[in-house]
Amino acid sequence: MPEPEQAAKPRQRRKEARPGEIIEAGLAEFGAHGFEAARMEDVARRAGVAKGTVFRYFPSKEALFEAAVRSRIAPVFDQLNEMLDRHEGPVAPLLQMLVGRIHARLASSDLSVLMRIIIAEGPRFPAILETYHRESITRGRAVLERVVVLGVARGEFRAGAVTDLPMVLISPALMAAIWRMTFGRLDPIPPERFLAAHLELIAHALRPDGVVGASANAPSCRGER
Amino acid sequence: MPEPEQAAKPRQRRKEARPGEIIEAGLAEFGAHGFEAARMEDVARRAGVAKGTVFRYFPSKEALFEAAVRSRIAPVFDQLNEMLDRHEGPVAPLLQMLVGRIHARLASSDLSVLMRIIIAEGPRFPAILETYHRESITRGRAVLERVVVLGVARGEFRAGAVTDLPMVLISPALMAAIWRMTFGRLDPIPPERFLAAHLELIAHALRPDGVVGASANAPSCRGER
DNA sequence: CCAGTTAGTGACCCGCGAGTCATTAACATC
DNA sequence: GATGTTAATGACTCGCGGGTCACTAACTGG
Repeated sequence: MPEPEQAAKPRQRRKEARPGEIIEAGLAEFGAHGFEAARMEDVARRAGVAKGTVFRYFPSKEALFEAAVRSRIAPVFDQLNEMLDRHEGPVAPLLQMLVGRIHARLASSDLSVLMRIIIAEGPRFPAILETYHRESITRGRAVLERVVVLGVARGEFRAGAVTDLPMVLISPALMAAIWRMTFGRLDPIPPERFLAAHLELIAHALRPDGVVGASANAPSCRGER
Repeated sequence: MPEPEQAAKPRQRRKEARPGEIIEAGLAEFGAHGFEAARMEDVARRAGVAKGTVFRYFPSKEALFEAAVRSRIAPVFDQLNEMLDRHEGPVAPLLQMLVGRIHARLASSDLSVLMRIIIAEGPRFPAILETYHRESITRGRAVLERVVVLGVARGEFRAGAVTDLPMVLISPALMAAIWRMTFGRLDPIPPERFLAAHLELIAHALRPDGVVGASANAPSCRGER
């Protein structure tokens, strides 16, 4: 009788499934230890494979990491852009929702993990850094830019230094993600309160200042939640 | 004839001066390579000393790093707190100045370097992480809190989700610092424009919304939190 | 059932760097 | 100048992990 557990017998040949499994294992190990400190041996074990097999599919640790980045980044931005295409009507709630999603994504998925690795070890691995910049940062900025330009055009957002450099608008979300990964255990911050503060911050910053007669938003009280 | 350069002859005994010199060297090497990747041999060479000597003064790499952190953090906060003690009059310009200083400090000194190392490698070196949290983060939040509370008390700042969690207010500065260290070479951001955006962001977010006549805070809007 | 192909294996190679320690020599004291 | 103390040295040890490659066995086609 073979093993009662589905413990796949060794030396199974599964050319198709391997790369994906190895990427998942890599993501887990990179997340737990960072790029440099993650051991390929552990990646292999986690993927249920021998060390040599990993190198059969990815020529180096760096290549594996790049594959992992690519596997996670693309879907996110495709989804966001699609949402923007679909949208019509007031922009402010769209921006709020966008920010909410970013918080949620950074809180749950491997995205923040990848981000930390880039921050941490990017400088020493220029190839990785460039890939990430091209595939993620640039696209992220474009999405934000799109929303802000739209809001300004519709007269919902006041044009100024902030709309000139929209990336300031998401900095709280990034800080929250970084905080969680570093001081999270030591000194957690309440996510919903942080999100509320973030939303309030950008709502007020973008609101046109002629509050009295300003048509659309916030005659008296709007910003919160 | 000995060296024409003042190349100090080897094996000089200078018990007093060594620790400081080694800390400086360590800071430089940590900054250039991160904690893990910095080599003690290089620290030694940079300090003009043999490897063994470094270990005579600091029992381990980790201990050297902690000493380096301590040497840089304390002066900063002492100076800030002193400034707050001295201050009277409107709070808004004080906050602006504070933010300006933070940007400047992060742009120039070793502070951002230390920050990156904490983000990058903190999780794997809990002792380091705790030191930094205690000596830096906690004190930083306290300063910010002080300013915000003062502003709210004077009716200059609208109390809300933002004043409830003042750390959102400096997130753009942190993001700028991180950005500079990672994508700085690849895709620089103009510092003055970023600072302007940051200042505008927090100015509008804190301004009481009864722009027309309201001097004290928000007679109409309170409900939030 | 028998080659031939190739996914999969893991013992091994090799460079690297933290930390050690026996030795050396700078300085103090008399 | 002799002697004791200890700062300073750097060759060495040792574990670690990325990457290799000769070998093994799972499939494939005839």
